[in-house]
Amino acid sequence: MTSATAASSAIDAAAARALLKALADPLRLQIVTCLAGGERCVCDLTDELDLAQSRLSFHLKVLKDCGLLRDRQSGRWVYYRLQPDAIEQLQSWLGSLTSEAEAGSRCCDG
Amino acid sequence: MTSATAASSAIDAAAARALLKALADPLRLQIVTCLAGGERCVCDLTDELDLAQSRLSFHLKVLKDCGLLRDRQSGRWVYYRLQPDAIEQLQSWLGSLTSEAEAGSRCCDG
DNA sequence: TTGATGCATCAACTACGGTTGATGCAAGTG
DNA sequence: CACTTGCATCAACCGTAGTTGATGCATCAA
Repeated sequence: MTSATAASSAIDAAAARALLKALADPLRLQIVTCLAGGERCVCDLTDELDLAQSRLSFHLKVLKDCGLLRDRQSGRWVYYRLQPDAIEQLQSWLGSLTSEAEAGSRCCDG
Repeated sequence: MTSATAASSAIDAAAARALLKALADPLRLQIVTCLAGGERCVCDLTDELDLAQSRLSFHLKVLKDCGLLRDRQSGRWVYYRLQPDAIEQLQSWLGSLTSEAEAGSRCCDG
């Protein structure tokens, strides 16, 4: 049993890797940090982060695809919002890594 | 104040990204999972994971450089061991991401 | 000392992720 | 309707991370 902070649902290794990979990119981390301050539309983000629009759009898609971001359309604008659940799930998944260590489990799952 | 599980020392964004990147690789994650079962020498790992020695050595270096692994030499063998602290630090760093979100901080730090 | 073993490191190659500028499309405005 | 704006997507390019096989360097055995 995991004693870590309860995330709404458990994720598998593949989902965890997608989250890790998404957050490992400097620019994407900047985007996430920015959106931690609240919802923003793409044009605001291009402005605040001083990015080419296609470049930002590419990274937003990566973040959205792994569940870190949600989007919502309103008129001509698309608003992106951080999904804290995803981060919490990653946290508890990381916890399961070390808890296995303490349990002295077998190697490499097989 | 972070209410998360106390890690021995806080890490910065660069260190966190290094950890994220290191864990995002499938093979490295396999290695970490394997070492969660306890300390192993390189030749055991090449055997159990069925890897070319240079390939394994490359990834072990990445994992060691970001603090996820520690090594120790004994005779001809080098033993690698998981450093759970690193994962705990990453966990609490992730926690700081979402806690900022709840505090409604400003965007993009600047 | 000679030879074998365990591991790190190197150079060359490959593959994939990220960037850039162009294009497409939907939603508004006049 | 024609035109503009906001965003996604595409193809071509580029850089870096990862792979591979070879080489080097310790440590131990004979």
